[in-house]
Amino acid sequence: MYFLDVILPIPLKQSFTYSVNNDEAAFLKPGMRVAVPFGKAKVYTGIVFQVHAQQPMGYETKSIDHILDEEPVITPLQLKHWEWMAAYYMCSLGEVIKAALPSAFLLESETIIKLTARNNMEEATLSDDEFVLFEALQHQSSLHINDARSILDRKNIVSVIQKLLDKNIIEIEETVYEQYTPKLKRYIKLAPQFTSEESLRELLDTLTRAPKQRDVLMHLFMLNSQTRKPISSASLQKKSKVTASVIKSLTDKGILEEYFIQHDRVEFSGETSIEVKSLNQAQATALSEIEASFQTNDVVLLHGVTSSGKTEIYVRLIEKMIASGKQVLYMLPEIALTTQLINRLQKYFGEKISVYHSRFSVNERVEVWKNVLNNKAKAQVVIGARSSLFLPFRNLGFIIIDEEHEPSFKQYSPAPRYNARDSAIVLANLHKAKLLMGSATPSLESYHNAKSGKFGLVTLMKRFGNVMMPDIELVDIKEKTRKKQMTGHFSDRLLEEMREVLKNGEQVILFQNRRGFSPVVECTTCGISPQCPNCDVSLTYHQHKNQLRCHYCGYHMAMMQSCIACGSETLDTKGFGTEQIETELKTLFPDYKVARMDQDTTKGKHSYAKLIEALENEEINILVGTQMLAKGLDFRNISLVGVMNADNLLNFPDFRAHERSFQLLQQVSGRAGRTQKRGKVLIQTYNPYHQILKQVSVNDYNAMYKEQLEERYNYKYPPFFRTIKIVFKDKNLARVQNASIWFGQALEIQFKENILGPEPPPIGRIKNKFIMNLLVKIPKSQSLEKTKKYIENVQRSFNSVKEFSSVRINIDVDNY
DNA sequence: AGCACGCCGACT
DNA sequence: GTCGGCGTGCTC
Repeated sequence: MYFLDVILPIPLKQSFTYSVNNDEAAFLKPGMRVAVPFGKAKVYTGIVFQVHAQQPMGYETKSIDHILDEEPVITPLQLKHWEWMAAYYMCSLGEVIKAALPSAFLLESETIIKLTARNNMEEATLSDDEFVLFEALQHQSSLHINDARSILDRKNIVSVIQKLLDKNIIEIEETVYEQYTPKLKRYIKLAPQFTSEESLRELLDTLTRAPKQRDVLMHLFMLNSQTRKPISSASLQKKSKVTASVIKSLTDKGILEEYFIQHDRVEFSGETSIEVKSLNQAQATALSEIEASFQTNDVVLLHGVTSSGKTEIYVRLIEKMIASGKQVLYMLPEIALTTQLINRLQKYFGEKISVYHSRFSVNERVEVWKNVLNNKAKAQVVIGARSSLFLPFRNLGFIIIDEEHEPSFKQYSPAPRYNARDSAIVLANLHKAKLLMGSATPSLESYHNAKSGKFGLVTLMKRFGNVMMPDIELVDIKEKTRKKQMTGHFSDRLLEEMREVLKNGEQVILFQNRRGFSPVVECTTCGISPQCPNCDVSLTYHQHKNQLRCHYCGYHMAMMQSCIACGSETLDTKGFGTEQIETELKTLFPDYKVARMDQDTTKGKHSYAKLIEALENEEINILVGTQMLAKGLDFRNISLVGVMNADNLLNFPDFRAHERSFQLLQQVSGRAGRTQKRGKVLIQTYNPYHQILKQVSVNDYNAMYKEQLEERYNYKYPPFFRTIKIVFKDKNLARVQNASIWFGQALEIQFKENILGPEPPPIGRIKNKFIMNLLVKIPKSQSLEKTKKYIENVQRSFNSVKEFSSVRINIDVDNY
């Protein structure tokens, strides 16, 4: 008798032990998937953690359902890395596994309903719903539980099913489906008895009355003589210009035979260009500095200004690495926003590149996973968003983290709340691989690490082709408003520059930060603006649907005609989002094509790429957008960038707000002037004397770094202190307050003044749950491990307080 | 996290 | 009187 510890993809910190027989015990290896019964009826997919002979005490073990893999789908190194993540980010290994594995790997059983064999029931004894289900089962041999739901058109069908079970009319079955189906492509060949010339001629003669079929055969011979590759049904059909039915009748007659070959869904079909841009002097120097730095450092930070050509340097490093047969991981923030870069890399590396991100279908992800696991050539370089960190690398030699400073590398919800940049360092370490971070505006943490010698540091301060840094001008809109020089949200300066640029046939980008600046409806009579019923936020106005919406819970309602509170019709939209800017632009510049780029306009799968293409083809003169603009857009013809309002960025209540503002403004500015001509950037602000804006305008990263670092030191924030944020949620306000105070006091006993709060976040209620935050600050001298242990202990006693049992707690380590 | 079991309000 | 709401506790 053997026992098997299984990790289930649930937020419980323990593993579960099942019994297995000798054969199974010999076959099972850590990292394989098994289907196991869990709870009353369900079957879950679990990961084999270890096989042992130690009988657990206190409960009866169940035996496993079946084994799902021939070989482990997870490597031992991955398990090690994930255990580190679970420990570091204070979550369960199961949660890491849930985030890590493509969902097609983790199947839950589904309930299938069937009629019992012998049916000697009386129909009269059935209720309406029971009868409807019974009747449906007369036509179909089995029903999925969801089918039953839609047939009865109600959510809760358990009671109906229970009754039918009691009456012995139906039985239920729990089945696990393998979701991944390989994509098979149909190929055609001539049946073997016709391969001799003689039989062939005979065959053609018999087909005189079927010209289409003759045609198909002729084309098949032609294709066969041209190439030795298999001939796909689709290509044959296309070549001979017939419908599928013609080919089908030929196969039905036994003249043709079809066969299938498995294909990957994601195939690179474009062309590769052999020529790689040669590096300029500055790039070449940076490259050799990086290589030198890797001699002594495992992690190197490349600080290279916007459009200094960091990508070409990456390409060189990747080339060397794959030449030595190692795998490379290239991580990017928000992959969907970087189609341009992916296209470029595909040009260089062609079929050696796989892309991995959340917009891929489950099947596509499984394919990339398997290719990486089997160390296939086509997955030697993986480009991906943060989740690509979980892939089963065997032989990882090099990791690149591009745009290292991007907050989207940190996952907030759901757990694991991991930082992909930091977790990648650990991953590189496990593989003994090198890691390169790149950014034009490094995060303070990384830059500090580099400056203090923990990372290597290489700087690249020249833009490619010696393009000058853009000329940045601050426009005081407070003064402009006073002098009545504003038209809507546009200052006369901005309009002036825009006219000039557009007249020259060049393009303009306008940046409007969305955060906290969406248009709100307000009654000018009573000052009341409609609130979300579930969250503590004002509803935002969406012009195109004439709707009011909540960004947090999705609540929406039709725009009202008159004020709900006082009934007057003096409703006005306040604040401004990209949509409003777009509207203003259409009146200000009726002759130019205006487009908008934000979450609304880039929802569709290809909408982002379409916008980029339109911009590239200069079908768009003015593009208005949110943060998205700051990332990876690379165009020759944009000579003016306007920032509509810099203040809402700066005033964001977060200790990283200033750093973020600098980064965003710098990145947005970088979109201007990528040709010989110097680009122009106008930043509109109420506060042109703000330090950050001054630093942006003279492009002084170091001044920003120094000043911010000092503030971080004074106020005890990273990189000098680590932080752990504990979030409490409950639908009862008093309860969540009491709970967070209780927790805070328990922590204060140990950590004294390094506990901040509890305090409600800027938005105190979301989806009808009240929220409180507690922040634990951890000095460098304090053991992180012990701190976490202490927090876990407090949490354990907290959980045993009955009053707080409904309060949900999230722990966010190194919160962003 | 699911999901079942168990106790109280709005309907046939 | 039931149906069905969601609060509480368990899962090898």
